[in-house]
Amino acid sequence: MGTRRLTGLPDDADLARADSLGREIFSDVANKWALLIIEFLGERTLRFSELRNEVEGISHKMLTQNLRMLERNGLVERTVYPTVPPRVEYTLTDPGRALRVTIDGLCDWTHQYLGHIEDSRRRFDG
Amino acid sequence: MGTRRLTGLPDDADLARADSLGREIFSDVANKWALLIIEFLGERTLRFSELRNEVEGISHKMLTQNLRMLERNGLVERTVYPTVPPRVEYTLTDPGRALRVTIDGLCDWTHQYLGHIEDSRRRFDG
DNA sequence: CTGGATCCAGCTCGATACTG
DNA sequence: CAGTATCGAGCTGGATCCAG
Repeated sequence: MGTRRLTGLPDDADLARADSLGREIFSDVANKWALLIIEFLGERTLRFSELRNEVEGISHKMLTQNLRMLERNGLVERTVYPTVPPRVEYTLTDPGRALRVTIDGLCDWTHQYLGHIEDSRRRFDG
Repeated sequence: MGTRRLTGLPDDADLARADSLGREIFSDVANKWALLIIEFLGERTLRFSELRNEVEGISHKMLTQNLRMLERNGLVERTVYPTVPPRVEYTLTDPGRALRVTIDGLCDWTHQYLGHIEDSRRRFDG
């Protein structure tokens, strides 16, 4: 393994690693709260408490937990103002904003097919 | 409520309903397995057992469960061939294919920012 | 205000066994 | 082969309390 490194092309080990990492990232990101946080953050900068209000239904714990995860993955930037009481602001990074574009697509899709889906459900349930 | 129905514009009740339904759909769709199933289904038609093999790591139960949900929402069409042993094929509907486009975007994003994210994680963890 | 830690009820999910 | 049902371990997530 690693013998093809010289060619500049990824070898099998690299591909395997990228695959498992990709799967991991996919799992991180493909969850309701993470997507909603990124969507609501949008182009704005929001404080913890503001996000808490915007993302309806999210608990204190889920918000911190997801914000840490997003920060760790470099999708969200966290800036702390050492005042009292503390003020912490969250904003999307470039990768975060790029991801938001696809989430926008998901939201548009939901809106566009709302009727179809509602009909389909009625048919299926009845 | 409903008094604005005559104008053809949605009234508050409609908006509230659309909102909660949208949230519900979002919750259905924004989960790892559903997204992976749709992505793997792509333009192809696959049998249950084929999907089981393609979507690595998914359990029998999760696959059936998600397929039912996707069928109920009209994203996946299920056709049963009354042979023995039974043959069941799954294929994306138009809404499903439309959704797949945005999921493709998500996959592209993951691939594109893999390096950024890996770096960010190292920085965060260390 | 932000956020870490703990507790535990409830749900998720995998394993297994069973039907047509 | 495809699908349902059941059971139980384990994780999730909400509530609560405490700290900086």
